Amino acid sequence: MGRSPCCEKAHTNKGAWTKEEDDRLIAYIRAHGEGCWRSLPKAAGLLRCGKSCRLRWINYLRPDLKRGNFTEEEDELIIKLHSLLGNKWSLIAGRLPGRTDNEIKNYWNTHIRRKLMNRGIDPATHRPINEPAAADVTTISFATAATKEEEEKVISGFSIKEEKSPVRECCPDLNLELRISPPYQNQSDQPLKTTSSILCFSCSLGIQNSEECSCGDGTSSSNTGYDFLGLKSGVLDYRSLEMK
DNA sequence: AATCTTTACAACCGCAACTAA
DNA sequence: TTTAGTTGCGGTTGTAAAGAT
Repeated sequence: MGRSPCCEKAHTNKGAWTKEEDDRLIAYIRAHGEGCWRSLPKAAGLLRCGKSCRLRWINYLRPDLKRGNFTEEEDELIIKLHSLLGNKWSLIAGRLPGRTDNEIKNYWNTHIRRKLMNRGIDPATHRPINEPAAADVTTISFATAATKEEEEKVISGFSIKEEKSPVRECCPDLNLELRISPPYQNQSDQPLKTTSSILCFSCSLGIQNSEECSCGDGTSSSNTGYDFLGLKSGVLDYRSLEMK
C-alpha cells in the first residue's frame, strides 16, 4: 500500500515551466499569498503538483531573490556555515538573504566543493585531505532532539559534547551528528585563538562589519575567552540562525 | 562544422517532520 | 494517542549551454 501520491500525476505537467505558467503562479500568489500548496494548482488553473508550484515560487519566482553570481564573501560564509552546520542547506540559506537552499546546494556542488578540493581541503569534513580522523572533536549533537523544535532548542541552547573518541550509539552505522572542528589553517603561522578573545557569531564567521556584530569591536582580538566560533564562551548565538 | 565532454542549475523524488482532526 | 494529509528538506537527475577536440 503506502501513502497516496501528493497529486494526480496523470494530469500534471512536468519539466520546465513555461512563461504562462510562471505568470499564472505569480498572479495567483500576488492575489492570495502563499497558502495551501496542495490546492493552489487547481485554484490557479495550473496543471502542476503543489510541490512543483512551491519549488518554482521559492527557488525562482519569489521577488526577493537576489540572483546573479555569488560574491567572494558569500562563498566564504557558505564554507564557514557548512563547516558548522553540514548539509543543512535551509539553515545556511537563512543566513544569506536572497539566496535559496537549492541555489546554495547547487553552488556548493558545482563550485565550492571544487574550490575546497583545490585548496587541499576535504569539503565533507573541512579538514586537509588525507589527514587522519581527528582525535578530539567537538560535536554538536542533534541525536537527543526528538523533534525539529527540540533540534532548534538544542541549537539555541548549544548542546555540545566534547569527545575524545567518537561515541557510537545504538545505530553505529547511522551518524546523525554534526561535527565541528577548528577550520584548517596553517597552524604554524596562524595559531588558533585560545583563551584570549571573545568573538560574536558575526565576527567568528568573518563578517565583522555586519550589523549583527555584537562583540563591540568586530576586529578585536583583545577580548577575553574565546575559541573557534565562540563555542566555549557561549557568545555564539544560534538563535540568530533563523529558519526561512 | 560536427561531435563529445563538462558545467550549471532547474526540477523531481522520496522521506521526515509537522499539523489537525 | 493515532492517523492521514500537507509541507519542507536534501539528494539526485535531466538537460541546455558552453567549451574542447
